[in-house]
Amino acid sequence: MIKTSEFSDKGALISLYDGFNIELSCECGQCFRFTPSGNGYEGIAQGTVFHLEQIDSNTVFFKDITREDFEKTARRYFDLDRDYNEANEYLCKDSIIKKAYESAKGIRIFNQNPFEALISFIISQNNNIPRIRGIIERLCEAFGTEISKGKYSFPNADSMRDISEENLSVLRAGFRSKYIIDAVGKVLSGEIRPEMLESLPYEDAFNMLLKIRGVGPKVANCVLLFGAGHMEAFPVDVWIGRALKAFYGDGPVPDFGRFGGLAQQYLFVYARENKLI
DNA sequence: AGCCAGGACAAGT
DNA sequence: ACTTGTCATGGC
Repeated sequence: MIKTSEFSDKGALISLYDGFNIELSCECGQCFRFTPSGNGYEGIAQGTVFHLEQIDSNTVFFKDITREDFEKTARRYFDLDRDYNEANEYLCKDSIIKKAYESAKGIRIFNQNPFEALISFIISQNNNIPRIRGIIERLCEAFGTEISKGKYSFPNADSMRDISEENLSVLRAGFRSKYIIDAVGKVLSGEIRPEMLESLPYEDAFNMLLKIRGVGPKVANCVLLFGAGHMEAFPVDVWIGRALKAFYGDGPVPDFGRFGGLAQQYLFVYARENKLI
């Protein structure tokens, strides 16, 4: 949650009660379009270029942003109004999550565009993060709009209406191309409405996503967590699977309730950092 | 060089 | 209901 905010012609200086680690948040695999730049990170989201600089663990500078753009996009996108202190207090009752949290303190779950999250996490399956980033950048260059020199927005479904196996080959996305085509088709037909996922109950939104070819439980949960505000979603990938087995054995995994997605993110960072198993 | 990657699917037990 | 092979591509 925001404690203080100062706006000037240079940008917005935002101080929080509950921490924001830019590097962790941008590198933890929740989003794929933020990269190191200058003193901080730069990335494209919501059709906007953001520049973030870390001042201290609770303070971030949004370079060159206006008050209007901050209020309209950044506040929501970077999840600045959520009370992470409350979430962390709840989650750290579990001693294992508490240990993971020490490695992942300051992560905020970004609120990505649901269509972008859907396509991005379809691309993510059986893939590695550097290559996922590359495929997404090529997708944006091919079908997005140029918002400044060499910087492209993530395309919407309509601007992808003419995609085919042939013109997707520039992405080098492999077998995922046909999944992208199916997803875009279902969005364009109205069978899937990404913007509705947030207001739907978790189960309904989850089952709707599974109708897309190439979307299974893991991808669906990532879309719900990172693109539809469902923080109870708990995506289980290979890393989380290993972490759960290592930490909880064959015993029961605690129910992290409405903060499951945040707990998952802590475990993900912790497992990878320690090259677990 | 070879293993593996923020999986899903189909075919086989 | 569980296991297994397969799917492109390339990062490390």
